[in-house]
This record gives sequence, C-alpha cells and structure tokens, in this order.
Amino acid sequence: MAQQPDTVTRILDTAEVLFAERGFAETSLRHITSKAKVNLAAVNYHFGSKKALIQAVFARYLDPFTVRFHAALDELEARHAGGVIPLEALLETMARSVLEVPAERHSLKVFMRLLGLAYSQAQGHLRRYIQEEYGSVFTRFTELVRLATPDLPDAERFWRLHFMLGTVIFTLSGLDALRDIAEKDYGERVNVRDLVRRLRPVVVAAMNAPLPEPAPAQREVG
Amino acid sequence: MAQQPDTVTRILDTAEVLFAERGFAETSLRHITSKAKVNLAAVNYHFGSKKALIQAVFARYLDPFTVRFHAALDELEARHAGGVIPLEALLETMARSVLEVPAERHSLKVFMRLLGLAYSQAQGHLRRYIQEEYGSVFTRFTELVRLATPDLPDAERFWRLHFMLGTVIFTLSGLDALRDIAEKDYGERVNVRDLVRRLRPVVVAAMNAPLPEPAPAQREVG
DNA sequence: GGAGTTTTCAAACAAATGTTTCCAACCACA
DNA sequence: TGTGGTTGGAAACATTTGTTTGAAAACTCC
Repeated sequence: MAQQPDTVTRILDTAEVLFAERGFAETSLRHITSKAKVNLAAVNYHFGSKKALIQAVFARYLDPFTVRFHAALDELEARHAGGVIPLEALLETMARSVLEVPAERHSLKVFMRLLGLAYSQAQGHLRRYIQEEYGSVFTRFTELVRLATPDLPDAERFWRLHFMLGTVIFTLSGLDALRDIAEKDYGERVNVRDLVRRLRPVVVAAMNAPLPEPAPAQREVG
Repeated sequence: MAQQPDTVTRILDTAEVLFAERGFAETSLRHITSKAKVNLAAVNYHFGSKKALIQAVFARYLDPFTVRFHAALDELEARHAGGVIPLEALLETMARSVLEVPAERHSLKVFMRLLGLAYSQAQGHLRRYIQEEYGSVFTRFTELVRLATPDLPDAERFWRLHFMLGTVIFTLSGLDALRDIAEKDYGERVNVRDLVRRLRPVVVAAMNAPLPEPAPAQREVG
C-alpha cells in the first residue's frame, strides 16, 4: 500500500471505466494495463485472470452496497416494528442505498452501466457470481416487498420488480447517450439524482398498476 | 435461391441465434459458419465483414417491422381522422407490430435480445446504423405520443418513454434467465406474449403516473 | 545489511480472431 | 459444348487475445 494509488487500485479504477464504456469482451487487458500505466502481467499476478478481475470490479461496488442496504433494511424494520413497511419506503430505501455507495467511490453512472452489462452480456460466470454472492439481500428485499403488496400475485410481483429493474438499469446505464439528446431537445441538463426523482412516481405507479387481464388460451411461441 | 436454405439465409439464421445467445464480440465467425455448415469465407464473401453481417441480421427484423409499423400508424391515423389517438391505442399498435414481425420469421425472444444487445454492447456502428436507418419511424411515434399526452411536459414524456423502453427491452432480452427463475419459484412457464400481456397495464400506469415533485435546489452529482 | 518475500517488468507463448487468397465447382446462356 | 460470371472451399495471413515465464527490482524484517 503506497500513498500513490496502488497497482491493484489503479487497475480496478481503469478497468471499471473501460468495462463500462465498452463491455467486457471488447476491453482487452492490454488496453487496461497501458491506460493504468501498469505492466500487462500485473492483472494476472494480482487477480489471476480476466474473469476474476471483472468480478473484483463488481465486488468493489456490491460489497459496500449490500452492507449498507442490509443496514438500511434493519433500521427500516426496526422503525416499523412488527408492522408492514410501505412500498414507497422500501423503494426509497433501496434508491438511497444505491445512491450512497458510489458517492464514496466513483460515479453511479459507471455502477449502473456495469449492472446493465452484467445482465446483457454473455459472461455466464458473472451472473452466477453476482447471484451467489449477493442474491441474499435481494431475496430479503423481495420478501419485504411481498408483505407490502399482499394483493399482488407472487408471479406478477416478480415480473413487475424485474420490469422496474429494467427501467432503472436501462435508463441509468444509458444515461450518457440519453442525456445529450434530452439536453439538446429540451434544454434541460439532468443528473442522476434528477432521474431518480423522475423515476419515483413512475415506479410506484407501475407497481400499483391494475392486474393484467387473464391469459387467453395460449398457443406456444418460440 | 435453392429449395435447400440458401447459404446467405443459413448464415443469417445461425448468426442471429448465436448473437442473441452470446453477444456479438463473443460470437466468432468460425462458430457461425461451422454451425451453419458453410465455409468460413462465405461470410466475408456474401456480407463483406462481420460488422455488415451484424447489420444484416438487424435489417432482416427491422425492415419488415418499420414497414408494418408505419402501415399500422397510417391506419390508426385514418381511423382517428384529425382527432387525437389515445395513448393505449398507440402502445397497443406498437406492441402488435413488434409481435407480428418475428411470427413470420423467427422468435421474438431473439429479436428483443438483439435489441437489448444493440443498446448495451459497445458496437458503436450498430447504434449509429439503427438510428440512421430506422430513426424516422420512432420520431413519428413519439410525436403521436406527444399529442396523446398533452399534459405531460416534453422532457417528462421523453424520459418516461425511455423508462418504458428499458422495461420492455431489459425484460424481454433477459427473458431466458428470468424465465427459469420464475418457473422454478412460481411454477409458471411464461412466453413472450404472456409477458407482453403483463407489461401492458404497467406501461400505461407508468406513462400516466403523477408528475414528480419539482427538483430541489441541486448540487451537482457525477 | 542481507536473506526472504513480494512486486514489477519485458518477452515470449499458444490459441483464437477477422480477413484474404487462389483455385475448383457450379450454373446460366450462347 | 464451351464460355463467363458467380459461388464454394481449403489454406494461409496478419493481428490480437489472455496467459505464462524467468529474471530484475523493491520491499520487509530481523
């Protein structure tokens, strides 16, 4: 550990930005190491492999997030001792936890973009890793949402949570491109907090939307 | 054109499936050509490059889609001659147009996954290509949405449309992974049409959500 | 200050990638 | 049947990829 950023830290800092910009497969170790001004072999020395580097990049965000989110849920449960936590409070708490973490590290934009990539890119190992390491806090959250929305069928709630996950990740991870359009067309420069403010009523309304009409007799589709 | 699928067609059929499964960078031409049982050089001979192949895969979906969507909007405008087309009708028409196209070709799942990849993967050339080739139909659509939602500030409508785009693309493009979870946990095997049915009320509710509280005095955020 | 460990570095490695070449096979049309 | 243009195919090409190697350098600790 030196006062000048550590080699490990320099690699992580550079890698997360490049991954966020270009994706995992499209970012070579040589690109990372040259921009980070470290030797090519440093990645394999410190992390073991490129896969492990990718996971380490995620861990640096997700570890503090899960800690904070668990703590925030603890506090929320204590405040509503025994009772049901309203949906708005749950969503609010999640939003706050997500917003807090990168503030002490790097940009939320990068974090969300990485999450978006984790979903969309192949990288089966990544999805498996995230599921195994951080699935529990998400399970806890969905259980609380279940209590807050007793009228929603389980399957419907499952899908709506993922709808909203898509809304948030997609928007925030594509923020850069969209921001430019929005600024040009509407003269309004948005930042992440601004978007979260806009997202709040949309997400609440979506979760509280009326149930869909029941499925008709179905024929299979590819 | 032979009675046995054309070489070009075999390449496209195989490529779109592999691209959807693994992404563009992660799918090699050798993988495509060997699975399609065509020679490696066939891709460069018929398409010129891998980039061009990727665009051709998209064109095979997007060309019929834009034709149908324009036609559907023509009909919708004629039916509401002079008047405003309700938001539900617009969303319904778009959903129907999206659903129709792959029915005559291949799976909607592949189509949506490709769209998701187009958004999330680097592949700058792809986003540019899609924007240039197919941007006009979307401009037309958003203008109709504007007329249908006169109370929504322009910027708010812009963002909400993108929220919903995220909802749809994210969910449908990650369908395979989510479907397995949903089936295991809720014993319910969903298909794409099923999800579209679930999406309908959510999207409508989200677009009609109350306006967010006005922005407080803002401090900048990365 | 020197033994022992950790970290850095340049170089090489094997494998995989997109692309090109060159020739054979095919096919329509005279 | 022969000719000209199109398609198919095996091989090679030049790069780029992640990873490994082995030795030099830096650091730790007694």
